[in-house]
Amino acid sequence: MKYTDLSVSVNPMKKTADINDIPPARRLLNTASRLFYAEGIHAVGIDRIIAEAGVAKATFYKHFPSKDDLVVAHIEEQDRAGRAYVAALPAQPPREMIAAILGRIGNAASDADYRGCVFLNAAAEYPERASPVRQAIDARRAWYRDTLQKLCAASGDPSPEMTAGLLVALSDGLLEGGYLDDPAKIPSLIEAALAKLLPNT
Amino acid sequence: MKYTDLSVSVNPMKKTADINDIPPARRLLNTASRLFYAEGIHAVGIDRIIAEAGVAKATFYKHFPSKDDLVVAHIEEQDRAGRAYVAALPAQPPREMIAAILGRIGNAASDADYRGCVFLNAAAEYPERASPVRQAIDARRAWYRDTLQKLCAASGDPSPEMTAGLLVALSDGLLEGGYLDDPAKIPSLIEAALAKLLPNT
DNA sequence: CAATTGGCAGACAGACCTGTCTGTTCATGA
DNA sequence: TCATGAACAGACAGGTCTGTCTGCCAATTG
Repeated sequence: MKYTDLSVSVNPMKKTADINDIPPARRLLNTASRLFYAEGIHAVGIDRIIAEAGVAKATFYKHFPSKDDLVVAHIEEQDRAGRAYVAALPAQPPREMIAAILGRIGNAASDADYRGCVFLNAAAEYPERASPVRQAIDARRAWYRDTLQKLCAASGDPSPEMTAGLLVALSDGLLEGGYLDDPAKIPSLIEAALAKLLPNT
Repeated sequence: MKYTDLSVSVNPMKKTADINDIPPARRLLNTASRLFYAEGIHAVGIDRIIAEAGVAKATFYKHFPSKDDLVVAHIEEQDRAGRAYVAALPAQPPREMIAAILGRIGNAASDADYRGCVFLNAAAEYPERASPVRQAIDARRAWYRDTLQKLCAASGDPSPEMTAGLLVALSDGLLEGGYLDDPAKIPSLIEAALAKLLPNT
């Protein structure tokens, strides 16, 4: 699973105004992330990705040994974005921290192109628990659960593991509800859920 | 969307002991449901389904005009199973009714072949909101939400719509958690969630 | 008995899939 | 100036996809 390092995003302020100055591996990953999320992973072929990214096929297979490697890179990219969001939150009490983290769900669901949770959608297409894709998803979920559990513990919750489990389930459910039902209702549902699940302030 | 009527399941007590006595349309749907759920919809081709069902290709296309019709039949079949489960529940107070309905999640997740929510998994593969598949999923979700909301109202909940929304999100999230995380934790999470979300007994 | 019906078997078309390979162009650096 | 490496364009192989079609067989029905 070795491919071109993509952990550093392209800084648009660099004098790479020309789209073609963005390196091919980055262009491929950006295009793939967009298409995979919008249409599903199995539904999008390599030919489509390289065409929209403007990259030759041989170049693609040089940077990503297989399509699955690209999928894993896509999952890890989205995972990085989520962790960066949390890392960038201003310091605040645990309960407000949790509310801010959950609040991201409402923001995401309000997007016109919102199509549910990247990780749940991908997991639906990868039944093999041992597959690299599923392992990347597991790593994401473990981090998310752990982050919430630590915050619960810090807030004085007597059963942080249970509460974190409920918050994870709520997050998953609201992410899917924002896709399949009415996204506009998500924020008030989050508010109501936090009021009932977290120890009173 | 007209195909052979499948609303009546085959009664195994009928003297159709020979597997081949089960009508082809039913054999196809049973096989497709199993494969679609286990491996994903786009990942399973018609050739595979007809081979495992022991049905000729022409016969398949006689009963189901296209693969999507089969997918819709699969979704509707699972929807029927869920509604039948609720309809068969013994009469009991609203709160116990809700607990029994949510309890089905724990039962399902404990199955060794459990692979998450049929409807959420399918929705992940069908981005078009107007597609027949998504419409069948919408109908299912509307019924589920409505069922819970009526029970909440009957239990004297002052805001049944909000509570039902939370219960739907919880259901979705626990169904996914039972797939991706630890299924054994689902029952206690359900219990804890009901204690916190429903008005005290 | 004869005709109809329903299902089986499998070839076929045309598109798309992943992944490999050949050969060309172009920029950079020795 | 020339060599190297990266990316481009695109053919190709081998397989799978959906959906159509032809032909055969067996059971049922008039």
